[in-house]
Amino acid sequence: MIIVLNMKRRLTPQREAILELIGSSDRHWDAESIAKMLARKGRAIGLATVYRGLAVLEEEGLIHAIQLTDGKKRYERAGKEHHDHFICKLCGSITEFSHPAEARILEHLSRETGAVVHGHEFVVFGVCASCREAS
Amino acid sequence: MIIVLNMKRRLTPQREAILELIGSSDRHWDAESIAKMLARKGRAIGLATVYRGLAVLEEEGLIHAIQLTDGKKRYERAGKEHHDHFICKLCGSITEFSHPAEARILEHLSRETGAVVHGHEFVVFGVCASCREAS
DNA sequence: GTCACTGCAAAAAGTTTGCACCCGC
DNA sequence: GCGGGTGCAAACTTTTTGCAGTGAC
Repeated sequence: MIIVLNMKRRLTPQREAILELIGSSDRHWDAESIAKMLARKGRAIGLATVYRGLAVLEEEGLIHAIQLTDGKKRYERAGKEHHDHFICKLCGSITEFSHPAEARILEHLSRETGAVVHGHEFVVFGVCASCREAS
Repeated sequence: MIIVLNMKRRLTPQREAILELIGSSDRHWDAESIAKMLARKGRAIGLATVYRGLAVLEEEGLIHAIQLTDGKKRYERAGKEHHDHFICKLCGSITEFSHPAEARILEHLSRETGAVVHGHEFVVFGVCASCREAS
């Protein structure tokens, strides 16, 4: 069940379906997977609408975008505490992690350079434990 | 002047031109900028050849690829000590930085999860000092 | 009735691939 | 002369845009 207040833009049925999908899982969704999954659930939405919906939902802070090392943008539910991503090169799985030292790095950067930091993305790649065992 | 030994693939004049361009600057080049710059220098190379050349040079470890938050891949000269990137949202400038705590984060991740870390990318975005002053 | 939203199809932007030709070894 | 390299054009992938139609308020 989703309750959203104070949106500048409308929460249409399509956008609600997208939000529901992303918000109720811990997956990292790309636009096409969303369109396909909704279609499979009998709730097909035009791909362009998915892209536009994702942009709106992100603007509203209801979902969070990440850019991994492949071309495509992924979206995850907002409201998690900040975290980074580890991607397994073999199975493609995405694991989240975080470390307190990260905040200190950003503070240090800001203090040294005078820049204002708005956001960051820390993507680590390698081979996950289960793929390592399997090989 | 470039001296390269022990390449598995050939260092053709085209590849040498690309390597020379990237290797002699501290810029972060995308494929099209390379093609345009070489053309401007009277050394035009087909865009597909640039892409293929970049892939070969990266395989050989002669250049280093980074994926920022926009779609395109950038390349920088190899052999620098490891560093991360700060991108100014306003002027698009890319600044390099590094912090010793980063290594500790990766060690910690590896120890906790059992994953093998091959690489990582830490991209920070915000507004750089000079854009901040200018506005 | 207006204005935002949708869906389709077309266009962009970045990258890859197919193919004929060419060149170095 | 073989295998790798080049250049062009065509294909592909992800994302954006134009536009006519639709529906909410």
